[in-house]
Amino acid sequence: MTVSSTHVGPGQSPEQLRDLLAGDARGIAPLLLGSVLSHASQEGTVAVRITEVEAYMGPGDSLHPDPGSHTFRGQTARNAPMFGPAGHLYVYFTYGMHYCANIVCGPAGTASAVLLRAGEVVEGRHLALVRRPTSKSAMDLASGPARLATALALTTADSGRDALAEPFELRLPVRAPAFSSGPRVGVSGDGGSADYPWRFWLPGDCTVSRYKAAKVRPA
DNA sequence: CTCCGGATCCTCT
DNA sequence: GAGGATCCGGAGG
Repeated sequence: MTVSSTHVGPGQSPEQLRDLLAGDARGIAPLLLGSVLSHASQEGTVAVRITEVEAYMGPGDSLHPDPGSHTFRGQTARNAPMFGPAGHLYVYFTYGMHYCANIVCGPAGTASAVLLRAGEVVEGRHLALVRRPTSKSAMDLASGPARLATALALTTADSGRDALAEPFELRLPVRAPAFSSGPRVGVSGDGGSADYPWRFWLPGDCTVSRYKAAKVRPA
């Protein structure tokens, strides 16, 4: 299903942006599509235009419990940033080798976030390629959550840092683009079902990560 | 093209 | 002690 979102507006000050991000993560997630997250380091700057995201909700929402969320069973040392203010990063380590990055959403205490699943490197392509030497084309430099985190050099050391302040920058598009939505990827149990269509992407964008549809067994 | 397994270790039970 | 919000390369169609 393709939906046209409401106007986001160019309210680009960190305060305005943080207020916007303090809303419902399921509503914020599509608004982040087309936004640009940049990270300046000594190596240089890499900026990624976000093309695919997923919303993860906090505990305490009895109407929409989210068993797929890292905060489903409450606060831990790892997920603590998700309980903090909106606009900060939540970065976690998984599968023994990969990092994935989220933008914390919702008012402090609600522990929701938006996972950055894919994007297009729009600045610092050479540096991104140095960080991801196995990349075969400009399209797959950040076409996956772990790939995106690697291209931006985000690790758990960045978890809890403010994405709306140096050395990071987040810019929203002047006008929100149309988007599609569907079930989240890699989430087992109810959280991965069609009842949780909290994955959002820019339809037709070739940097969107390849979606492996559930294997259908013949009858 | 699709499918499948290995890598590799942090996190929470 | 089990499993994971993944990626990559190799085998086979």
